[in-house]
Amino acid sequence: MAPPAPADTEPVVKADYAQFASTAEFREYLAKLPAKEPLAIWLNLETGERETEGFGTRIASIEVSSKAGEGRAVWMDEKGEALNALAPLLADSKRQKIVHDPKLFQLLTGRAASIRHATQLYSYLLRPTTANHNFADVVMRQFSAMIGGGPGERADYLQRLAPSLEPQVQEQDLDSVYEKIDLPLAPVLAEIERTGVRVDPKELEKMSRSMEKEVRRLEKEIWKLAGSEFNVNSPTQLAEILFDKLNLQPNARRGKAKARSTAADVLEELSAQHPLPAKVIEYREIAKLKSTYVDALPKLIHPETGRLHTSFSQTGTATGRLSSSDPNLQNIPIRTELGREIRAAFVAEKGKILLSADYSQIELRIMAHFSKDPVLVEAFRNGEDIHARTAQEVFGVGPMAQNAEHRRAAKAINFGIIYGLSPFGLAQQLGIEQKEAAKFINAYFMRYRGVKEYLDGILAETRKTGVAKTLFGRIRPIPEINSPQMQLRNFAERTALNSPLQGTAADLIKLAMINIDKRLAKEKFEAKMILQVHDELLFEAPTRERAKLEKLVQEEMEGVHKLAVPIGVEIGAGPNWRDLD
DNA sequence: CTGGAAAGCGCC
DNA sequence: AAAGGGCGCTTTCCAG
Repeated sequence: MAPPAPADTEPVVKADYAQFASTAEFREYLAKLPAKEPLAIWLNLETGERETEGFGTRIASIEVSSKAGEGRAVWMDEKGEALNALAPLLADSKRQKIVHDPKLFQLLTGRAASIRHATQLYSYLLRPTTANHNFADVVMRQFSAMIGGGPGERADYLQRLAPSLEPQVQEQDLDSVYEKIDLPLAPVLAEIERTGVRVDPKELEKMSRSMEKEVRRLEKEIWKLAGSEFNVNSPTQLAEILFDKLNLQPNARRGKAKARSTAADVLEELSAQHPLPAKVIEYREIAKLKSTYVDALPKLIHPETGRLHTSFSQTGTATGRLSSSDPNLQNIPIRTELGREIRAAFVAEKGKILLSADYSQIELRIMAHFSKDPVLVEAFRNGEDIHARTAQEVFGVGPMAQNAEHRRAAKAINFGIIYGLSPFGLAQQLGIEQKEAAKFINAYFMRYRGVKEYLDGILAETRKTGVAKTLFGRIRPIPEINSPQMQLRNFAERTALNSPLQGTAADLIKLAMINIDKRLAKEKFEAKMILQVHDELLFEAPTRERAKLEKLVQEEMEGVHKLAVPIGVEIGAGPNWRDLD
């Protein structure tokens, strides 16, 4: 449905300010708008008239340009009284709201529910592998035009963008993902960002001091072992010490460029030859956690809310996952003991608890659903330990006869299957010969024939269509799948195998978030969703709501979509969010 | 002083 | 020759 071109006569100017109790409130709202970005435009479907909502910081007015490139800002009356004289709003049924960034719109106005076209999401769904979906970049790609700073011009392009992108979205059968998943998710994300997460800065400051001492101590030890002082944080300087001064020899021959790598797995090998590498591993763990979390997070606590407010990007990944930044709260430590101490500094308000809910083995379950592999499906239907089952299938050892090594290897194989494994990768992971790894992979595919057939089918399909697809139809273009360059092609093949799994998991948890958010509101919970970490949701709830919330979350996460296998959800509350696998 | 690349590593 | 998918942040190092 293409709206008429902007009229070239003097436009009708209207403001949608019905939401505001007073002019003062409206002006306060306008003051928070990002400079020069037309926040939204309303399109009158009958007349083609356009109303624009929200421009720059000082603009207290609503304006519509006459022609593309000739926009003009109209300033509000100093007292704000002019607004009261504006025409009443049109009925919503006769208008469509167009925005670029729906999450931003929700953050500023609280009214994303009225959005029909979100051009940023259109752009992302069509080209999820493109890094930027800024307004200017999207306009550039779509119209080969460089936008200036004028608000009217920007509004014009916003108006042109929607009817240009929407048919493409329909053409690619992405309209359902847009309507059912990505658009309704935007206000949910905005609310999570706005709520924030509480951390205890005192605890982190305490840790910082003790970690500082520890880092200094290790640094001195390292210098002593090296026989000279150098910057331990510099891989170049460290490589000189290790490979030139101490003459240590890495086992595995790496690629030319990586010949002098000082990465953790290399240091691990080298620690058999000299005590220094192990000290560097220890040093790095503490230094990393200190600089990235312990010292950085307190600085980002919002002065008014006292909480950390991350920013979620809904258009930043190739697979459909979210990403988190400023700070990234999707990579809070948990693996090591020190890491868990950091995580323990994330706390609930007094009288409340943190509750986390995880999808367990979600990608393997999706694999079971897609492949209908009898063994995999049976294992999940019986609620078996999936790594133990794989160990049994691949190594032929029953659960009782298995040792930790069997399960560890099986787990690596299962992960490898999801990531598109190679004998080399598995061999490196397990520290075994490539031939041995190849045998394991062969054995796996002998037992999981359905998985093998599914993966082969995906490759064939992707070669034909050039895109990977999730259960719900989200796509990821993978043109390199037919590249003559083996390296590019191999990479593309792994991507083609992984993307439907990772992307479907992302779709499922997004749907669950939308449904949970709806119910929390409808059933008047005080509990809030405060974080998403790919396959995990975190809530903060009054202690008394715990049981009800657990039930609700479990229901919605498990029932989000019918798969060939049950969807497992693990729920827990505690100081560390949750326990490790 | 700023920006970007590279190395390294935190998470799922 | 490279060799498991997806991210963001910190540090070093170097160019402008």
